[in-house]
Amino acid sequence: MKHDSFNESAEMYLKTVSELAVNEGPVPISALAGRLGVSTVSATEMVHRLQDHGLVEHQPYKGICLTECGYRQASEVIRSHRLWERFLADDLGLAWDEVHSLACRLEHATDPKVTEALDAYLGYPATCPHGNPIPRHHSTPSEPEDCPLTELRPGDSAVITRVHPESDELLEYLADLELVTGTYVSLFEVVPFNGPLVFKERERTVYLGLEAAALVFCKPVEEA
Amino acid sequence: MKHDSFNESAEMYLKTVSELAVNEGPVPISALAGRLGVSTVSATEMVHRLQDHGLVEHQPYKGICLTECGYRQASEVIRSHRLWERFLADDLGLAWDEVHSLACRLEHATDPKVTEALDAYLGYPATCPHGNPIPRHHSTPSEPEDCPLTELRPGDSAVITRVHPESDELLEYLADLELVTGTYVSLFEVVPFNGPLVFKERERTVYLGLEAAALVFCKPVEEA
DNA sequence: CCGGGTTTTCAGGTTAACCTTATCTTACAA
DNA sequence: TTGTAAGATAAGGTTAACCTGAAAACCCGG
Ligand SMILES: [Mn+2]
Ligand SMILES: [Mn+2]
Ligand SMILES: [Mn+2]
Ligand SMILES: [Mn+2]
Repeated sequence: MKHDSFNESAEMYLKTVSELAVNEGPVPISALAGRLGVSTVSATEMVHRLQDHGLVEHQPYKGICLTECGYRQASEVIRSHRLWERFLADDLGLAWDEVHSLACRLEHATDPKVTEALDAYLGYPATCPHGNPIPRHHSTPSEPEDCPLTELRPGDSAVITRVHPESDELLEYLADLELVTGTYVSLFEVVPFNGPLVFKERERTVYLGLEAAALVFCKPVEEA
Repeated sequence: MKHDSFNESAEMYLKTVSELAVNEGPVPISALAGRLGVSTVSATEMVHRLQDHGLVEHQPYKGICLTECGYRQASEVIRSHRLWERFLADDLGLAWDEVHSLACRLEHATDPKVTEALDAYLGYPATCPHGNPIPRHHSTPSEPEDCPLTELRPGDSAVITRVHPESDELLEYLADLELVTGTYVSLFEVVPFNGPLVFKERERTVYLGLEAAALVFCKPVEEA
């Protein structure tokens, strides 16, 4: 049973499966391939390799699930990723929408010893700068109680809590719109026929497409 | 002219050439291969690839030198390596003899932006925890004015300043003997026929083989 | 119950890094 | 000067990740 710390590629597959699996149920290989930017054939090959190593289970025409062991490895990578994001943003002062891709390289080069020490150094933060929880051993990952922006009704107000799943383009786009975690927004209207959500916020009007809004989570705020 | 930040393997070759080149003159491929733990044939292949990219120049039967461009890339990797070492040791509290190999993975996953920010965060330290200078743009790397332990004479006293080149086994060994940077030593005798150096230090007698001693540098201290 | 679209598999190909074994070349020391 | 060890090249092989193009298997809505 060699469970060697795996290489970058395999780690990205595991991490991605874990991220896509939050919407419950097995992840189709095509979704994996899409997110990783490889062909479905390549993804299939890799998934089979991972299956041979007991990290993943593939039910043809259904999708893939992480095994216990695969889940542990994915969590370790995600943990390291989010801790690095915190460090890069909070301590090194790098930009909110840059730290994701910077951490995505570091996460594969990080020994567990470093992860542990970093966690302590940062004071055991609860979330990454984009609001996603930092996995810890012994702690069951409690489901966050926020909802996507798309569930708001016109007139509702909310604070942005989380972006998931994270991607460079999305984070960059949100940063441009100044819709980062902690931002207070109130929904003005939803343009019909799958149009964007329109937010009004002190003098400012922001249009956010449905696709993006579905990935941004918030916690409603009582009206004053 | 694609000068893409290179992959781990190429970076290690460049870094190693740079390290072995301090003893002036072109580095034989066999030395490279030895340090990197690959066959000379593999090293030759890689050196040719690097030459095609204009990073290295190979004069058959003489050795290889870095080009201007190769030197710059090597320095960038070394810079990142030594800054990470400082962070891991000083801030995260990891052990003196562990940080080298931990940093050897991080160094290839570090964007220049991160390196710069890290340098500032650490307050622009001059050296890594093992005494080697941290390269900076604009600063010509001044030759350190220390000498190897092997140049001491019995009766001499000195402070350990530097270990070069660094390797896991050597650092671990030195840590065991408590011969780390900053340690005060005085040479008692040199055992003939290439025998070890014998140091006496408050109640403690330490034997250090010639091969190791040649890689440990010190600054002599005036006798009181 | 069947056909079209999704999903998977098959076949064949590429590239970077490695490897071994074997055959040159060259430098230099006796 | 010449023999030999060190260094370089040649030849052939492996593995992980990728790719394309095409065939086969499946699932589900009409
Ligand atoms: Mn990554
Ligand atoms: Mn994040
Ligand atoms: Mn390295
Ligand atoms: Mn060091």
